[in-house]
Amino acid sequence: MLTPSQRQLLRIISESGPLSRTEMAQMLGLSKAAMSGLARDLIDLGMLHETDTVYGQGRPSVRLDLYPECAFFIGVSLLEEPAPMILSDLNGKIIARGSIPLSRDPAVVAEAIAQALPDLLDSHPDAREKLAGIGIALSGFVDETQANCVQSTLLNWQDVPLARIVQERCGIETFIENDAKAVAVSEKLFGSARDIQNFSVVTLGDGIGCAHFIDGKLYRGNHGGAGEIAHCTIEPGGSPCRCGKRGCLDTVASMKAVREMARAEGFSCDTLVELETEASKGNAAAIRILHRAGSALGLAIANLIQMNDPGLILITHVEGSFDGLFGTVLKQAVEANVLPRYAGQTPVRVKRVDGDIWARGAASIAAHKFLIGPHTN
Amino acid sequence: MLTPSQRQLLRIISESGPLSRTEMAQMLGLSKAAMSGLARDLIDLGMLHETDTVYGQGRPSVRLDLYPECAFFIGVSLLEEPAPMILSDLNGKIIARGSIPLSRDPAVVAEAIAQALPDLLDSHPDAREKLAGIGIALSGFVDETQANCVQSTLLNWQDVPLARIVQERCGIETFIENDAKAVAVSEKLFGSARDIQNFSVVTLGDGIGCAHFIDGKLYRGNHGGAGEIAHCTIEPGGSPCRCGKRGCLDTVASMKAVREMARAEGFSCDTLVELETEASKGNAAAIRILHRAGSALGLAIANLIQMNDPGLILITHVEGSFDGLFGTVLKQAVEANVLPRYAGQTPVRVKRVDGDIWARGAASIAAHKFLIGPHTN
DNA sequence: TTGATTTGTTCATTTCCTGAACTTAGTGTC
DNA sequence: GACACTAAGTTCAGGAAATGAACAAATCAA
Repeated sequence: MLTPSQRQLLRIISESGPLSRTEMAQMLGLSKAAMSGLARDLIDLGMLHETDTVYGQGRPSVRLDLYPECAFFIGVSLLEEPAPMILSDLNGKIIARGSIPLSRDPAVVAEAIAQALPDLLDSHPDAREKLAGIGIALSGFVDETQANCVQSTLLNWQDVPLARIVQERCGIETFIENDAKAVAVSEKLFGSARDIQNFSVVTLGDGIGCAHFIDGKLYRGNHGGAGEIAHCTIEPGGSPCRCGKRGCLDTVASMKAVREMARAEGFSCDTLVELETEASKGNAAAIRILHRAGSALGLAIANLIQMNDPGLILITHVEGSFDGLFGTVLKQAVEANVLPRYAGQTPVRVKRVDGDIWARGAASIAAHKFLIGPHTN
Repeated sequence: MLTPSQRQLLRIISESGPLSRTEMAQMLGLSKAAMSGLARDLIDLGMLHETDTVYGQGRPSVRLDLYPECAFFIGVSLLEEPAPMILSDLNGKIIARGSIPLSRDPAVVAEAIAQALPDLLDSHPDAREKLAGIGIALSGFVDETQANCVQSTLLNWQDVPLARIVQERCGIETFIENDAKAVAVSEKLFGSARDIQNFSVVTLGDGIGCAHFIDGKLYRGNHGGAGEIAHCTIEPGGSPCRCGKRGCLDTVASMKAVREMARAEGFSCDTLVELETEASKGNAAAIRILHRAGSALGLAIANLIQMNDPGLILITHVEGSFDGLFGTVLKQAVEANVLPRYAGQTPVRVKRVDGDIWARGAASIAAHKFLIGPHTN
């Protein structure tokens, strides 16, 4: 078992990349003496290794990096059928892929994970021995212990202690998390927000998800509901939403909503790209739909910037490009609706992601727990 | 100087009220042995004292409470002319009041504070000896060290190192903070949000301020701008705001905006109460104004709930009552615009405050620093 | 009165970190 | 190339803050 200091050390390397002992000592507020011992222990444990040497004045410094294969994690995404299941290392590199049939019975899910586990673990000689945890991403609300699903419409769950069930079946420490929050953690650990303490992720797909990192920690909210941007009212008195109210961001800017609006206008297109093509040809209806969606999402993001002043907004999407009307309007709407003094101060980054995003996010939940230790969050 | 553990102990008592040593040991994750020593030291230092005895099975537990007069704090509000300046104890009780002339010259402010200091300190025999810090609240943006005012329109400041200037003149540790954030800290330390880890404060007055506590800590945002709810776009394409954009919450729901709208409609009334009276008589224009303001603020708060899922929204106001149309519409708008599943889950509390609010908030900044220690936030 | 129960203290021990001195491995200069 | 200079990293004695176990203290329950 690792000590808190050892975990801290692993975490800052994970955040900042290779560092010399002296740099780490300064960052953690420890003496060089303490760092010397910590580093030695972690090198002996096979978790750190010396990389390059940096020459300056005085004795050169030797930078230490994580040994990415010092721990392995399983990630399962319960968002699709079949449910993707991956094996990843501490860098978020996907070592192996698999899948399990989706089920609404938690025991069946646990059994399926247990069944699929050996195959995945066989793909790396150390994986079995160094498996450190299982993470599961799902659509819905998760409690603060990250063990129980409080509510999931998609899975029709209410207070399901999924983590415990899987853990008992597989014998591996297991945590669950909301889909968007898992993606945020994966961006913090593996992605482009590694060294950013305050940022928000917006996942744009059939639905719209959002999650916040605050002071370097995932902020889950008082009921685990932080980031439910999809049901912010963005068009007061607008179209009815499946949630029961009207004018939710979800009803205008989700890819599902865009598709439905497109169909209602007689388009047969299934993707954003097709609609963008129509818009670029000058089709007024296509332009209207994209404009409406882009400005709605832009306004929501601007409000998020005003309220939380994050250091980065990261929009992930699976659909085609963001170079068209939708992306342009979105960015314009963000700029137009933040305090002019702040306009352009908050980077809004768009990242195209592949189908692994949710499973990788799930694995990152386990990796995060590995780096920060138990009984923390 | 206090150790981190001692500060932690003071903080949990400040949050939860009197606690027994065993309870505190559990809350802090320490052994009874460690707690025994900590408590003894703090009692010897005159910061803690034993209060009542709680009888149950086994040996009764003796609860420990803060000795509120173990530390004193100065709070200055640079929001009014003259600027109120108070002396408070660790419970937020105001021991003495004074004021200084407001100036845009930081050196003049520092000099005025230094001049007014002796009089305030004379009002309590221990105050001089136990003065632990000066807090200053101002309208504007403050950097993360809480020493520099990055920008203040009201004071016409840009990058003014006010805390250092005052500290050098007075010889007392000094911190500055944005007005709404100071109020949030004061509600966390002294007020009704003591034991709540995640909450947001909305200060309703001539302007609208807002600040968030997240995971028991004030969240300042990446540029110190978290909580700038006043310039969320709430009426797209609405009235122009002095910030340069349109439809900001500030242009519809601030008391200043309400007054201006009332004047534009030919009302001569100066306060919310008068407009409420008109509305209760059935005056359509008054009703329209109040409805518009209440629903705008309600929508903004609902969006805040959706985005951050706080455990409490605390609205502070100086104006008359919230029982009229404005308050009713506000609460309805909140309920109508949060996810129906969550409606009513987030308590929205309204608190009438007096003119001491800003100065007390300022003092709480110093008290907060005292409780959490230097080089932390 | 006796036992059960829980609070709080004492003390030897452990853990983790620090400060100071030292070793190591380079650069820059004459 | 010898020399000082600089900075990284190690070693080691010592110290602060915690722990665990045993114990003392104060009450309730039978």
